[in-house]
Amino acid sequence: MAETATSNAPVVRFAPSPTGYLHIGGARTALFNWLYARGRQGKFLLRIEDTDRERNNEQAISAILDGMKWLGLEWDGDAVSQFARADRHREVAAELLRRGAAYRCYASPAEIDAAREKAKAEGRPQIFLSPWRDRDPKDAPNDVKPVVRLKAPREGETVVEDHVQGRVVFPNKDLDDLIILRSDGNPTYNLAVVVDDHDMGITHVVRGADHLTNAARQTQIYQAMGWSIPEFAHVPLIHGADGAKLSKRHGAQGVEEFRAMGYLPAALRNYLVRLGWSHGDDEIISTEDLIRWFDIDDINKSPARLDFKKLDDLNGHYIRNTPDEELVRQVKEMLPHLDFAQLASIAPDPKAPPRADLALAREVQRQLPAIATGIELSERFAAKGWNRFERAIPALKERSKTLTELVNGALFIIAERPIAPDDKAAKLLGSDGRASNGTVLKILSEILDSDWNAAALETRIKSYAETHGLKLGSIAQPLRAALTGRAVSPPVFDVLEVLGRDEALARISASVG
RNA sequence: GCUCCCAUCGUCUAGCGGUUAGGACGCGGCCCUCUCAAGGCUGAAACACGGGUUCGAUUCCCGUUGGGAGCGCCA
Repeated sequence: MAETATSNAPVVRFAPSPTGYLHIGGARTALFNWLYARGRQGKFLLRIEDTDRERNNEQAISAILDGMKWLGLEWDGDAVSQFARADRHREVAAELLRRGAAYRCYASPAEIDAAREKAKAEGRPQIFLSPWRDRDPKDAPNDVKPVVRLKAPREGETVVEDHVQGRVVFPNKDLDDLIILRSDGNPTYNLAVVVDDHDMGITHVVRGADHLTNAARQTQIYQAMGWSIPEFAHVPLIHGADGAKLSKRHGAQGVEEFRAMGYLPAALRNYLVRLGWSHGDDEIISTEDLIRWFDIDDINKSPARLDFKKLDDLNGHYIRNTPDEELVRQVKEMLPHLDFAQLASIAPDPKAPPRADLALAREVQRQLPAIATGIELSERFAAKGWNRFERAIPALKERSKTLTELVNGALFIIAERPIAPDDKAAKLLGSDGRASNGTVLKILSEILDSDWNAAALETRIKSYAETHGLKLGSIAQPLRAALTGRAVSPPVFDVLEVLGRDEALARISASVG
């Protein structure tokens, strides 16, 4: 099954375990692999590390596959199941045994624990030196099923030459004889990884820095088998805003959540790749340039923190530069991933940056309490006609950092009469605004015969304001409040046009009467 | 505790012995303006500390401090 690697084109892989979602840190690792392969006519393979049957299931795997596809990281060939290759792993373990490079260890878990506790108490490294390494197997107890351990070198050192970390040296005395086969005969992770990487013809292993010590142990397996060792690149982990390892506490962890929050795949890729990698002062980089420029040798060694503000800014750039019809498509794709009822139940972390999806959920609940999901919201837009939504986009995309913000800003399209004004809009329409209200009303009768498009409406209203010595704001603000129920919206003239004459006039008279 | 890794504005980073230490996000101010944005201009903001090496250290070496990862018959 070795890939026929042409010349020296790299073969890389992304090897997630099926945890139920594609972790944002894993996504970056996958992205690095993908860029590296794509930039060098290499292959980007996908392997699911599903040897732990406990946490393995179909949904968990497809969640990862979906995340990869959404991010645009297409892999070559079929995803490989590590579990399905267990026989081959056992075969290699047997070969290691034959070569005398591995041995059966009959130490009980209790025995091992005790030794570790003792080592810890004495301040020694917590490694277990099995007595069975040198003992005669004939002394083995009959009632204990043995594990198979690698007979790792005790002297010297194991060196990992790493494209990111540099030359990392591990004294062999600190590395114990790792278990390669469990007492039930199943292979362990380190064995499986080495065998699979070797069989798949992997030339470059690019993965999280949490695997650095594994690289040393895996190196010992490669050496015991006489296999050539792949190039390594251990990329630093992504941390939360507070510098600690990214966890649930930090909010989003899975790319599915980033998707639901309204981030564009291209923007997320751009953001992720800049975490630990850069190309001069470049910030917004096309995928083509990323592929051209990316190199594992340029990855930084220090971990980076996730900064949603910067992601938002980048996403805003991408939204502004995405064609309107494409944004409509993206919104339609994104909406089914939103559950407003569920989002509204999330207690917002006061220290965390405001989340656009939570804001949207709150706004939907306020204005359209009957709507509980993104699917229902989507149906509401469809009823009004998506073309109306698309017409609002040029004005909306200028002021949206996420797709959820875009949708939030477009809510006025499907708002139901009478429009429920929020606090600020109510103020504009309240007693203070009564005079203005009258003004708005008067204007209406005069612009009824004007062409119903933004430019004509603007000219008409502006000239009216001028001839009556009124500030535009004194007209536009109450008008905005009447039309959208908010004090903030796209330019009122655009709102008027998108709404259409009948609906706009109906909303105005409803708010006056 | 042991092993390994890291350290430039609040954050992401450029720098690869001699720079007014650059850019981006965020933050402040001004301009634009019907609100909010976007855009333009502008301001504040960093080489963790201590020793070396060197004519000269942000840059090289050592230590301290502070972070992080790993130490499973998990992956």
